Amino acid sequence: MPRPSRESYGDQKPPYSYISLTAMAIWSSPEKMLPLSDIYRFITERFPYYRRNTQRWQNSLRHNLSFNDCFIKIPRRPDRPGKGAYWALHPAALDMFENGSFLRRRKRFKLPKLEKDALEVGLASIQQSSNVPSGSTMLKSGSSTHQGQQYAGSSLHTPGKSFSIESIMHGGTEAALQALQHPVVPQPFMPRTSSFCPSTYGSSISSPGYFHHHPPVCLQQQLPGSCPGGGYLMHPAAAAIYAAALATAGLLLPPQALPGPVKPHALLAPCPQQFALPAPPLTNTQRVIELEDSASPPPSTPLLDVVDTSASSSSSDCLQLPGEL
DNA sequence: TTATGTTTAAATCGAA
DNA sequence: TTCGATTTAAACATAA
Repeated sequence: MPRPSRESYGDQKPPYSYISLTAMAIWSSPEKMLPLSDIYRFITERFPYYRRNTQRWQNSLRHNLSFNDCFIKIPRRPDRPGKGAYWALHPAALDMFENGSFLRRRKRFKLPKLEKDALEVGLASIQQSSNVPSGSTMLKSGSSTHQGQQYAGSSLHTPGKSFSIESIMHGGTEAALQALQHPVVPQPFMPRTSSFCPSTYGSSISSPGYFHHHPPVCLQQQLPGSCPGGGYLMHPAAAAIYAAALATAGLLLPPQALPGPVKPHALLAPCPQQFALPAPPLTNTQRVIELEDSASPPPSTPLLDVVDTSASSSSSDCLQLPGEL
């Protein structure tokens, strides 16, 4: 029996929790983050049930955003004014939906207090950097864009505060945070393995391969000049988490570990389980691309680059993770 | 003024 | 029956 599409719930209440609905909205957006008003819009456009009693469910939704650790508030960039912040999903929170289905939530996503506090520090450091007057930013002219989309968070590159590996290596937490005030992580620091500990993101974020398995949190971008070998433009949420990880655990991946896979840091606890990001369903075009690419070595390009965002914004099917419908 | 965000509390529901 | 997740309501603060 074919299950009804999302739109066909009509006036009936959809079987999704507010957390699921919000995650859906965020996940469907090209930038993987949305302001509150756009989350409202997403839900009301797709689910007629939520076109009434708006005050009630919107209050509940706001409660969920604040209450649940799986949602991260990303401060607006000065050149993108507006009311309220952007909301993103914690990368590790993708794991909370069983089989990638928004219908089933495996467990509540809760960060340990220490890591929650650290994340606040990370976000605060980003917010601090985004308060720099826009006239003094180097990336203002759009070099921090991806597919024409600019980040609301922290794509500022302040003159005089350019990234220095030395400052991270020798400057301690303070310098690490300072360095992370802009979200560009030099390639030598980009982790590369396939293991991930959901319970200890501070460690897992430093695991090699993390960003390959969490494509929405990292958008590839070659950097000119100051970062030899290029670097990655991180999603603001990822940047905050990265800063938090550095701040709490002091986990830094030494550049001399390159080339080749980065060795696990001595402080890393053994991963109790493997984590793999549920892959979104492919469009036909993407399947062709994947087939064509299968003969070549594994790409380092984040998955987001092949996500058909135009389709995801127009079709509810594209929001589904494997296992749904 | 209104939208947004935080927090607390209570009710409901389903799984263990 | 208990426990945890979710929903709902409400009060309050803050920012645009």
